[in-house]
Amino acid sequence: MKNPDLTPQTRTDAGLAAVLRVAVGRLARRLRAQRPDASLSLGQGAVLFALARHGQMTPRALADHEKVQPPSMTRIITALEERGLVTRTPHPQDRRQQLVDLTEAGRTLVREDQHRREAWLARRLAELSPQEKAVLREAAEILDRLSQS
Amino acid sequence: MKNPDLTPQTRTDAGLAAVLRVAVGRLARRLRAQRPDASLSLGQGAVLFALARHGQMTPRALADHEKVQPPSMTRIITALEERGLVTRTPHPQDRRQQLVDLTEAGRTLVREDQHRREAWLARRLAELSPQEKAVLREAAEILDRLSQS
DNA sequence: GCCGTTTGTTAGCAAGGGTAATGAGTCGTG
DNA sequence: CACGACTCATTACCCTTGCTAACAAACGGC
Repeated sequence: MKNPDLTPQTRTDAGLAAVLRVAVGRLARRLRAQRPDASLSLGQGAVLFALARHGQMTPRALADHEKVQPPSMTRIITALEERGLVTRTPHPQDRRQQLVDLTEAGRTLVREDQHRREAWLARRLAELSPQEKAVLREAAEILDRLSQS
Repeated sequence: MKNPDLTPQTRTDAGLAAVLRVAVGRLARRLRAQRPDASLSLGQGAVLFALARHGQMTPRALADHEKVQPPSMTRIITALEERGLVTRTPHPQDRRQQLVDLTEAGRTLVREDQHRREAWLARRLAELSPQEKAVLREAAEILDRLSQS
């Protein structure tokens, strides 16, 4: 059934890279499609999540953190601000910069997300064995580091 | 430094889902940006990869496999055909269907990809320990299954 | 032979990313 | 102290890539 020439060589870095790329791409697509539309986009969710974790940040820092160009981050922040989930306040020292922070509503939404927004993925995760979940827990951390470097 | 309320609860399914979603989203973005532009889009690459693994497939099967709607797959296949990487041939039994298959050029490109297209990711992977790579290898398989279900 | 279903396509649309250009602010250096 | 270079955020514009809706062709049960 498999052509040995073309079988993914998951043993090599390149082969692992290929498999991983496909898997990540497919899951990202799937997650995007799963968005209940009443809720946030992937990028918006990630920003709220980052703010919840790290506290107030400048748009620049958020852009770097999310591996996105500044204009894209501007758009995300604008959308979040319009929905009353974050505020922009001027930076006390540097008037070029701004500080983005969660509003109470934003904070609440983040918490709700923990219970609702990841429902689809969480449902799938629930079907996994504890061992598999442990693998994913480790993998998430590694994948994050990969994106950073 | 951390507000306990907001600390990602990676121990719960929901928390893991949140972290995973962010990590996957970010890496997908990063991978997309890495595309040398002379090469394939993420979707195109995934299709070529699938064809290399499974042999000829119908557009429908490819769409299902990649978790994409049929029209999106049509566009991907059209693009690949225009570049001479795949052929469409009529299905011998069912004249509604077509069989998509790699051309020799496509096959070559897939192989090249193993050495070039994943270069960025492979470079990052090379910096990981064997244990970490083992985790990712397992994780890739699990993530794939998640997308399927 | 006909009607419902499936397959692939076309058309049109929206989300979300990117680059280029701009304006305001900061900071080092002459 | 003034000016030039750099940084931050934003605006304007474009392109990719996914989607849904609508459709024509072909299959298949009855």
